[in-house]
Amino acid sequence: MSESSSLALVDSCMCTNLRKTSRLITRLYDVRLKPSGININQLALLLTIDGLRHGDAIPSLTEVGEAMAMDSSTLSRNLRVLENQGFIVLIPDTDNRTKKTVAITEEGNIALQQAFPLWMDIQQEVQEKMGKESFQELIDLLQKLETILRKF
Amino acid sequence: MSESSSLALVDSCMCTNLRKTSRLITRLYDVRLKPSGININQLALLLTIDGLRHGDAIPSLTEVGEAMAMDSSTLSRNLRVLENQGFIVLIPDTDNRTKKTVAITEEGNIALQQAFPLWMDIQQEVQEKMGKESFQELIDLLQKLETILRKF
DNA sequence: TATTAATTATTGCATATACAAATATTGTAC
DNA sequence: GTACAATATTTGTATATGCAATAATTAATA
Repeated sequence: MSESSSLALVDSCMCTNLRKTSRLITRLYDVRLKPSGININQLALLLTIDGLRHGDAIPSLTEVGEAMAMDSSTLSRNLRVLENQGFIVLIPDTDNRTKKTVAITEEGNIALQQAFPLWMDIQQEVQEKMGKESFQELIDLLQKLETILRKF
Repeated sequence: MSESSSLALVDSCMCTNLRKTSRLITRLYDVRLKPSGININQLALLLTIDGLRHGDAIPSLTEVGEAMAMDSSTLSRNLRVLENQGFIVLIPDTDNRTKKTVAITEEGNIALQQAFPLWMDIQQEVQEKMGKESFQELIDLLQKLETILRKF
């Protein structure tokens, strides 16, 4: 492996580019969300749990994991953090005792309300610096790739 | 927060999209690289260390961390894994005793050689499924965002 | 119905990530 | 030349990630 080409190779790696950009943007979002008491991963989980409700029905862990494309073991531990913070409660499914459902507490909703305007500000700022078209194009391409990867 | 809009919000989050796609693609690359004995993070580190060489001069930890946009504490622990596997050696800088440099061992080069064709195959496969233009467009947009995020 | 297979969640283990703080050294200013 | 600031790396603590294995329950099948 000649030294000069190695950087070009890693520079063309889709996975490495995604991981690198992911590290950088996570730091930004987490710093900006700090006053809310939750980080971007926790905000995404709370929004997903909230969004998967249907009337009275609250989502199962499997549904949340599927929506987040998150391994069940990872989800299990991430939810424990939110549970310890008092932002969610895990409720055994009465119909199927192997299943659990998850609900957001009042404190969880408060945290969500506090995080939301901060999240909006970051999104707006990133969108402005990238340009509206590039921002949307990137979102679209990420979701296109996501769809492909889910089929592997 | 109305339940129906929450999913739309999280779906539009740049950070969440990046983290999600990053999780998915990392699983794919790691599975495919498994026969080589290293994962995609370790491959990227080895390629970066290799690519930052200049003749006899091997890179410092700071240079590697900067190139990977990786926190020094994260880098420290990631390199320890590679060191324990015998793929790199950390060498104190003779000029400045606070600095360390890093070199790839013979075993590290062998692992790199074994990983490389596997990496090529995955890249090719993802490129084909996305389409060549979309693949390159995504890389370009990720690097554009990376540049912006480094300036924050 | 009893046995087996599939589903669901958790735990063990290892790696990845980063902020804060500690440590050691180098550079600077007085 | 000493005191102070800046640089470089590591460690403490906490969260994130996922594979493999486990445990518990439910579904399927013989």
